[in-house]
Amino acid sequence: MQRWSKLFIPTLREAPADAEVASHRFLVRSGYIRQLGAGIYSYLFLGQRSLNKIIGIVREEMDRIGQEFYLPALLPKEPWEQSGRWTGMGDNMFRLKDRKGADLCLGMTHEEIMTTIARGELRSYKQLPQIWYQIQSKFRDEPRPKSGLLRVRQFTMKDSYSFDIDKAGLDKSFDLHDAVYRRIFTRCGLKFVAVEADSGAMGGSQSQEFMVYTDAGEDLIASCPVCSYAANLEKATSLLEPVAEMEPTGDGKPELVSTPGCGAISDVAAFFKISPASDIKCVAYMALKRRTVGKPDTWHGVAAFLRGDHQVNETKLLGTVGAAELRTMQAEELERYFNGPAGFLGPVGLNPDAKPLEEGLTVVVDKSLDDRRNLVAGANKLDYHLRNVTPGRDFSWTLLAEIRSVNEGEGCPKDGCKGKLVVGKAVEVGHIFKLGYKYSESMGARVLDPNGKEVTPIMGSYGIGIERILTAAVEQSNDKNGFWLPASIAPFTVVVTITNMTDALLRETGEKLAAELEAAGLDVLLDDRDERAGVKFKDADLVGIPYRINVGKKAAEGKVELVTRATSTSVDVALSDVLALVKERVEEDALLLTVGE
RNA sequence: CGGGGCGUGGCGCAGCCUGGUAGCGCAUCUGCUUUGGGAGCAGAGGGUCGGAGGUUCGAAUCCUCUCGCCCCGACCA
Repeated sequence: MQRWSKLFIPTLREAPADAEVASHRFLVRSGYIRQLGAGIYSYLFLGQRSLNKIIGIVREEMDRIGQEFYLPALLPKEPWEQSGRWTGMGDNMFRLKDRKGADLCLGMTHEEIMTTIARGELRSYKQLPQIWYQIQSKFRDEPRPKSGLLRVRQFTMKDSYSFDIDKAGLDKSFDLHDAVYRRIFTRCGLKFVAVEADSGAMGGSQSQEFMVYTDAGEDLIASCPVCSYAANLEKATSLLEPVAEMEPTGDGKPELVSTPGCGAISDVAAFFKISPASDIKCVAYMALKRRTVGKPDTWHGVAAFLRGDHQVNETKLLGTVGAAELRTMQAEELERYFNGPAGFLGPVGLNPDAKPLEEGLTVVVDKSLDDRRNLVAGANKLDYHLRNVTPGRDFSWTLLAEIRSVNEGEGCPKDGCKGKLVVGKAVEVGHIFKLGYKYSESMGARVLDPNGKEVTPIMGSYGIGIERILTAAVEQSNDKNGFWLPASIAPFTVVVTITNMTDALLRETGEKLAAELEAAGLDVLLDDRDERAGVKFKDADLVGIPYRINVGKKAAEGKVELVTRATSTSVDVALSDVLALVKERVEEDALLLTVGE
């Protein structure tokens, strides 16, 4: 049993002024964490205790399907050069040199290291499948650490890697992780949703994120309230309402119209008395093409055309053209590629490259424009637009693809579903995806198949942000007085509050009760501080412990008070019954957090 | 990297514009009282005003440089 009077639990009445999100404020106020630098935090007693419980759950569940390793965080350059990520990771990687001048980095993820081990040791299909995992610190030089523990430069990640002989094996490893992740987040009391995600620069195919809805989150999720569809906005798609077709004017061919000062979509729509959906918007980018070893990276012009009322989704555009980075074009680049100024750019008269990111201009047209006719577009000439512009007839493109972001209220893309999508903010707590052959191929991992033929194992990669589980739990369960955690991840299950330490009866009753609870297997914190009752109540409400037993005035009648933090409700209980009641409550809670075998 | 803001005792802040004894609340320590929702009274300790340089008789305050932190954007397996 732990005694509050002997512990270091530095609670604060006020939060640091720069703490914005609830989890940051409360984790600091409750003495869970202290900041050391931008995106660098120390975990104090309560914080570490809670994180240890989370890690315990993760480990227990992961042991069902995988084997735990412990890998170095200090990594030599070579494996990263072999995979192409020494340059590919860019500035997000912490790099350093040793005394001999050799390049090292701090691990931000461990695909290369696991693959190095696999390459050196795995020889036969008989050794597959393998699932290897680790729970360790990761380092990322984030451009902007923020929101307390939500985006930091050092954090704890459970990451696992699967090696399979074929795609069917990978599917199985993926599904095993999916199931185990659902168990983990459920046991941690998170209200999560699994969404389709972009696989990003990691390469690979199927990709799924586990998200917890909260306004503190940095991701946007589109989901359907009717069916099960949910996707990260980087990936989400939707059904659009048909737009009324416009009648051609004159001979129906593109016609130059003077539109002085109409540089914005809203101006153009007003000028032509049309919906912005019938205006073609152009966003011009320079895209970075990453070359393989030895060759310099190169920038290429990309013109993105879409409906005037839509927004470019840069993640989709990156994936579509196969670029590593995007930036918007400068005025002189607009002149070079379009021979026209911003605000009046259009697709007619351009000469699109046959393949993306070649010498000329890559033209990408959003699918929503494909079947439209008689639209309005910029004329690549100051103060002029064209009308009667029909895609395919009047201009061509390098690629036709979905490059727009979906908006709330658009139709659910699932067949036959009539739902309207809603968009909400969420924080990512886990991510599983199928890597494919990217690392095993580039790093030369090979095994012999049953026919004695050399084959490349196929890989998957699966991550969980340990601190983010805590953060998300705090975000989803807090009020003005503090937060509460489920017993499974709370630093203590119950705090026994002796309301007046000067009263010998209360002291003895509290001590005895705490010892009993402890003996029954509960995680007990005894608040034996020589403080006024009010102080103890305020602290108890703050620090995330789900149950509190007040030992106070009614102790003389053999009664104590059981307070449930989540509901702020209390009941008087006979001293002899309180142990059974607390156990019952905790078991009921735990039942809600179980998943079928 | 672009834009904005802030660095004054452990936390939250005032003072800076208009240069002249470094202040307030909370916290801490001691004593007495108090004891069911962050107590009262009395006393005490604690600050190179982020750092460096400059202007000045004199700088927390004005100027220059620099470091750090936060927010918005960009970015983000």
